[in-house]
Amino acid sequence: MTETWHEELRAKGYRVTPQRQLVLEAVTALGHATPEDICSKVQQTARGVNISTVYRTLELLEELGLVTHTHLSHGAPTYHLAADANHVHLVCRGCGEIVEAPPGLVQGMVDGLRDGLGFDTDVHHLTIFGRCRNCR
Amino acid sequence: MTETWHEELRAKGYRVTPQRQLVLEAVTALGHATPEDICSKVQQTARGVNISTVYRTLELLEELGLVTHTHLSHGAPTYHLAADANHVHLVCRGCGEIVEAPPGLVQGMVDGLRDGLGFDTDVHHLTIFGRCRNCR
DNA sequence: CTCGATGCAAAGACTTTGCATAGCA
DNA sequence: TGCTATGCAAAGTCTTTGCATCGAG
Repeated sequence: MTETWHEELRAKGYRVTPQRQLVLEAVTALGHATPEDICSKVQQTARGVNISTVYRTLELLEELGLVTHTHLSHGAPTYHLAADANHVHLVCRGCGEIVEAPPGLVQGMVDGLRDGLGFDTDVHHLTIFGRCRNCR
Repeated sequence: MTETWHEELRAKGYRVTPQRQLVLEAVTALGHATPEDICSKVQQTARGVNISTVYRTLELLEELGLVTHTHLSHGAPTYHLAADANHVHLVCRGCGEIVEAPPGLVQGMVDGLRDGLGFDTDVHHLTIFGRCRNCR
């Protein structure tokens, strides 16, 4: 397959490195993953890849619009592919489970915020805390 | 005025201390404030109050249901009175401003999540990122 | 070859914890 | 007086940064 992001990297003066490819692959494979998760995954293939490289790479990939992050808990953020971002995260305070809800469920709210306040919601970054069916 | 939370503290075996009163006053006065903000404010009245006391006190006040916190940005959380929590936070990625929206604007979404997925939303902790009218 | 990327270690931001002492009840 | 709360310092977690070296182009 044609790796169009390779072109984009080079066009901006950045370089295509094994580490960058591995980080993107890890994000793709893991779904919602913390930098640490991603680092572990990458190290299964290439030992010695440093956590600081993972941080730097995630920042870069986010700048390119390939990945986004969300804060699903108190601690570390989780990263996922921007292409997979068409959903809203529901985090259960009871069991900690993360459910992905279709964006249609929040469309009414998004419309209301736009029409009422002129506020343009970033749905990709929306995380909703509460209690799931089983933990109510 | 009658400080009903003093009774509640004592009933649970906790004590009423100047630090605890000052922290609650600071949260009341400041609105959306980080632990550090709160500590600074408290220290204007009582020098020597330690940041760790502020953390411990905020945890306690949260347990009592007097304050809540939200993550409005990458870094530190912000605390505010639970009594004032009847709103949703809109954070603008452009100018960083925090707007409070009436909860009515999200009621449709909350209902949809409950009816559709059995998910009970914690509206107090809901933070919505996006772009405000001026930064679109 | 050149200049951006990496690994490593150290520093930073934010928060928690251990312990002796202070002070509320 | 007894036991909780505090201050202080140290440790912990997550993230960023400085710098010498590596390696993509």
